[in-house]
Amino acid sequence: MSRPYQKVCEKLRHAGLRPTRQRLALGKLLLDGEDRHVTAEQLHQNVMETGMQVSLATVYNTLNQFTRAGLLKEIVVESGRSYFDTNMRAHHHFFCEDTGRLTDIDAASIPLGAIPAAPDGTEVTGIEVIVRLRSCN
Amino acid sequence: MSRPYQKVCEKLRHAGLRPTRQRLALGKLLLDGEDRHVTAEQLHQNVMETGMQVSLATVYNTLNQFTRAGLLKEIVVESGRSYFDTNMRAHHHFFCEDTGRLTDIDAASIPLGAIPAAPDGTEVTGIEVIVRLRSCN
DNA sequence: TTTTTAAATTAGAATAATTCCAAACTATTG
DNA sequence: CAATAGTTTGGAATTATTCTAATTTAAAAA
Repeated sequence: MSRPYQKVCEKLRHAGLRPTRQRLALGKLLLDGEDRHVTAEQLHQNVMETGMQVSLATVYNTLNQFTRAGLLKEIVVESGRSYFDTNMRAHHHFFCEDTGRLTDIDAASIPLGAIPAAPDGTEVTGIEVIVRLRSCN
Repeated sequence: MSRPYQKVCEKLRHAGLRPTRQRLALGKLLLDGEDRHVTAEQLHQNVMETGMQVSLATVYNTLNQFTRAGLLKEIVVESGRSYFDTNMRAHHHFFCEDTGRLTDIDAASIPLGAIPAAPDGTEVTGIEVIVRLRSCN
């Protein structure tokens, strides 16, 4: 197994996912430390551009598995389309409605006071701030 | 025109929307001052229960028109489904992933510090905080 | 190694929310 | 009341995503 896949391979194993050809290819694109925001379509496009044939169904499967394994975060800002975020640090987002571009905002840059108590019978699993933008030219 | 529709009728006129039978019926459900969170399906269900026949297409059209007119807010918390919120005051949301229930949080209860500057060529159109919940029984 | 087996991939069908379309209807204007 | 411009509607179309059943492949066992 060639060197550049070593780390990805480890991460997959650690997540209990077999390091298959397609997961390695997708992992290489997603888990290399770069902060990226991709849709399933975009990622499918990207992986095909590397010359590897991976079905769209597998891209969806893999994105969902990676998310369940805590390797990705799913971001919902537009109805009918999911983005997946490779940045696992605590952070928030700018989202430009015109361009569809997501930009990270470090959690420390938006100090949140105490959040009101969660409704009875529920517990907080996450807090996200979305700053919506329009492009102004 | 019967009394209970007076106010709704005004709001529609003010928004440049003809007070049609179906818009009045939907407006009565949505614009009476109650804070509600509905999906198109739910609202369609609700209006049919009043005995009025309104097509699902019209429900969608109307929700979009009301939103454009500033009578409703669209809330996106789940991919593939839109909620519409009748509360037009500044506020945020609890969202329980298990039940799909949205709950309002007054804007004043979540003091936000200064938001980082918007990326070049963009301007902020809104800030939303979503506190995600899981039910714990 | 080979064989076995359980998991993963795939193409294409299926689903779900939403939008589009063109025809029929209705509120307003003149 | 007639003309017109805006609305409503059923059903088809679209889009993102999931499902299915058959095939392939990685890992474990022999």
